[in-house]
Amino acid sequence: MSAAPRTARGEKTRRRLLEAAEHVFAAHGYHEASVSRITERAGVGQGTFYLYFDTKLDVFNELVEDLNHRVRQAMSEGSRGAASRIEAERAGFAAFFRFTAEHPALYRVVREAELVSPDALRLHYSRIVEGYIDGLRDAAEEGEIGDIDPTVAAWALMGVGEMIGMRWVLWGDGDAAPGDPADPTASGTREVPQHVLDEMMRFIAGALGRPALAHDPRPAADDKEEP
Amino acid sequence: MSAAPRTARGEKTRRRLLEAAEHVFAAHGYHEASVSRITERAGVGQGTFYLYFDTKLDVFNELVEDLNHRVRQAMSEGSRGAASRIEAERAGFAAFFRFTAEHPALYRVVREAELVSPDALRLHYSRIVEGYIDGLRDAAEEGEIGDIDPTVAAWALMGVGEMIGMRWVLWGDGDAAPGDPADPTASGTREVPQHVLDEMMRFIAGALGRPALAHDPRPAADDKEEP
Amino acid sequence: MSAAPRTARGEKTRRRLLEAAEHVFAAHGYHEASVSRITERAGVGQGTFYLYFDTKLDVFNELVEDLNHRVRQAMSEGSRGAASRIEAERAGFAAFFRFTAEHPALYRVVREAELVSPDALRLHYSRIVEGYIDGLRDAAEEGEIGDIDPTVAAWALMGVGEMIGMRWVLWGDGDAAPGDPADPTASGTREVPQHVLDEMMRFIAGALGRPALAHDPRPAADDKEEP
Amino acid sequence: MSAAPRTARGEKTRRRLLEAAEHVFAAHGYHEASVSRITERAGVGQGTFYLYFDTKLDVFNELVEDLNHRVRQAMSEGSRGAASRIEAERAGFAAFFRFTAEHPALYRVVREAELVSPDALRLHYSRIVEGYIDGLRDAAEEGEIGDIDPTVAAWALMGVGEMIGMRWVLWGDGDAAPGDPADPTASGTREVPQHVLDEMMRFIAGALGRPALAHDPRPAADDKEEP
DNA sequence: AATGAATGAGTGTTCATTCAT
DNA sequence: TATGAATGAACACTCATTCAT
Repeated sequence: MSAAPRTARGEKTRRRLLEAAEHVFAAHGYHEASVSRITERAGVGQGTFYLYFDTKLDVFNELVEDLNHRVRQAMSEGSRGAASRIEAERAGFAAFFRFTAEHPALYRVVREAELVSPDALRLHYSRIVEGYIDGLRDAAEEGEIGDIDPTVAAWALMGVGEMIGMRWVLWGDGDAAPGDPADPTASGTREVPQHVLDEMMRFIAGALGRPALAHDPRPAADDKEEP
Repeated sequence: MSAAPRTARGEKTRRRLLEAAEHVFAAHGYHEASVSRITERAGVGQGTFYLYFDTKLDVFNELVEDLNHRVRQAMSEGSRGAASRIEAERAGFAAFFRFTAEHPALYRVVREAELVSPDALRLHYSRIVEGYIDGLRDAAEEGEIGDIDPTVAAWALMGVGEMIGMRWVLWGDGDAAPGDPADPTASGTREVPQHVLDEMMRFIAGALGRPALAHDPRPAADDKEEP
Repeated sequence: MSAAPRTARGEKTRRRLLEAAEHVFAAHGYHEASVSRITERAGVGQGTFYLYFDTKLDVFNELVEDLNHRVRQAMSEGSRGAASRIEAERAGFAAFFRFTAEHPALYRVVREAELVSPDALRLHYSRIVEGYIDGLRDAAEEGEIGDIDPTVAAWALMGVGEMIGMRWVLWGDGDAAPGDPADPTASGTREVPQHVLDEMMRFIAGALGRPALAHDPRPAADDKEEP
Repeated sequence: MSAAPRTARGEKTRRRLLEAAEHVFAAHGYHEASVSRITERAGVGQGTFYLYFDTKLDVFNELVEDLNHRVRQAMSEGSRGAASRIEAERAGFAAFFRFTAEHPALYRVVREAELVSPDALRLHYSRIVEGYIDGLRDAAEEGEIGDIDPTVAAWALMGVGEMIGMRWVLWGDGDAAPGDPADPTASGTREVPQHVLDEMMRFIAGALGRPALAHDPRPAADDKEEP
């Protein structure tokens, strides 16, 4: 029943609704976000919503899709022109954290997607992972990184990014006591502290790198960790 | 208004409610889980629920808490007696995946917690991380792993575990097309494939270990470990 | 989700809802009858409705069923002990008209059923017809009426009753100009004028046979209406 | 606010809307038929509807009116030139059933009219009845039928036609189990079986008088009218 | 301790109608 | 003449919670 807007005015209204939806979903999550809150924030009547979206789930899915495009673009732009895979990784993560800080919706919306629209969630992660996999494979072929399975590595990397992002971007520095209201609409202020980023990159570099050196259970004599 | 059970019969009822809640939350998520579904499954009247819990959120929080205890116990039991930190890590992750497979509630409940009860979520992750941190610090002191910041590493590790768990335990092997119903109540059948576990451990070992050795792609002259 | 009442109190509430529903459906028709109007009239909260009925359609169907039982009972009681089939017919119709006058819901609800719940409608008519058919077959075997096909005759008879009832019971005597509000909740006042009933019975008697006695336009000299 | 079309183009649009409305009302009934569905089917914009009709009820009324003209025309054409009143009756009914089969809208729309626009309904039936009454009166004067009250007889006849039509035209032959989807848009295929029509005519002939001629299975000796 | 009845605010969604273009 | 955008009141239905028994 909904349709694509046919006029410039309609186009604008639709965009307003989408923006309002991002904000409201980010602030309240899917379930607490009511269509009426969205339309109110967009400054349109309730019925107008259904001119452009079939259901509430519809906007949600479109939003996930949209955010997915935007993070991926932010990440690939951030890492474009990096000298090495590791540097690309660092730049990509930095871009991801920046994006997260500016769009906390990413976290909230995506995490809730698991229960609301599982397909959307899988698609979201899978797309990001795919980009990773290609990059890792190339890097492996050029001997830049070890011979780790790129699929497993890609998912692991995403886990690292997500968790670090949650811990330091969303929660802020550890000082904020649990129980802190932490207005979820506030955005753009938190940053991953430099040293966390550094440590994370060392973690990742170690994980991806030249594993013969790192892992060989029977290394040179001075290297006694494993039997 | 709710009170701790004063009789053995009450204790039993309470336990039944908690079990029912775990099942219902796991299957439907917080919002779709209605108190009436919980009481129905527990085989008690609807009013009985409020004899033992103040609100729906209450059970949820208790459930998160409970699951937290149980995973942590499973993990520490799993890794007890491991010969090295890395082996402990592997055993811990294996235990975590096993637990996840048997209690998909963990994932669903915890992920939804972010929006429903943020404090519960923070507490959950923080507790797990704390255990990691101690272990990592010890291992670092004994030279068993590199000198990476244990806090950052711990969060990163948790991210890895969570994502790999989601990808291979919850989703099953990649064959299941998105859109697949994937009955969320089904449990206990999925396992992380051996080779994924292996690769993940190589990833982690590299990340934690001797990073000076592991990272430099073009080792300086004084850096001779490479064959 | 709805359930049968388990206590006397619940039973009473359910009955109140059903009565309110009959009234509201009769007055406004299915679509204009809102659940809230029903609950309001029943003097209960909106949610209470759903304790006893799954959907609005549900009460509607139950109402049709209920009315069906009641008309049929009224009709068979009315015609019990009639001396002949024709007399039984007359008594049955009279009972039907009386019932209709007292329960205008019958008409409105049943007629609307066609679009709202076609099965309910068919069942309603079919049940009444079945009763007719048996009676007609018996009467035919005893030579009381002609050899007309009882099924066709039964449907035709129902049509006659329905239309006469609509014209003279629901609309009142022809004086009421169209456009007259004719409060549909008013009930119990209209009656089919005696002479209309008489004419209708002559119509039916003729239709059913032995018509030589009943209708012959050139009857015996002493025999001016019926024997 | 609406106006009669002033141009040929407007005339055409109006007609298109009316046709669309008939189809949509027939298929869905008044309440489920939305203006947007009508305009969509007519291939015009939603606003265009209000150029030609003031309200949704407006088209509905016009449609009832229109159908009324058409059935009556069909019936009088069908019965034109019939040799006797009874034959005229038969031809008229046959035409009515044919029309109904081809325009199921008649039934649905008219029956729903009772609640939606009672005046329209009364007018519809009254007009048909009027035609009957005149015919019956003439026939009575010429001794062709009995001396039954033509008004009562006319309403009764209409009831017969409507019910038989509903039972055999709309529902099809009795085989179709209730619950059968019975696509309401399907049209033009059902016919009243020959023997039902025959029996119905015997019913009517008996009802209207001279039934001795028409019905008596063992005709008296003096009773020779039958061909 | 246990329960089923009751509630009412809240939700997503529909649709006849208006209006600027 | 024609349109698509916009509206907001209205609806069926859900559910956490309270309470009398």
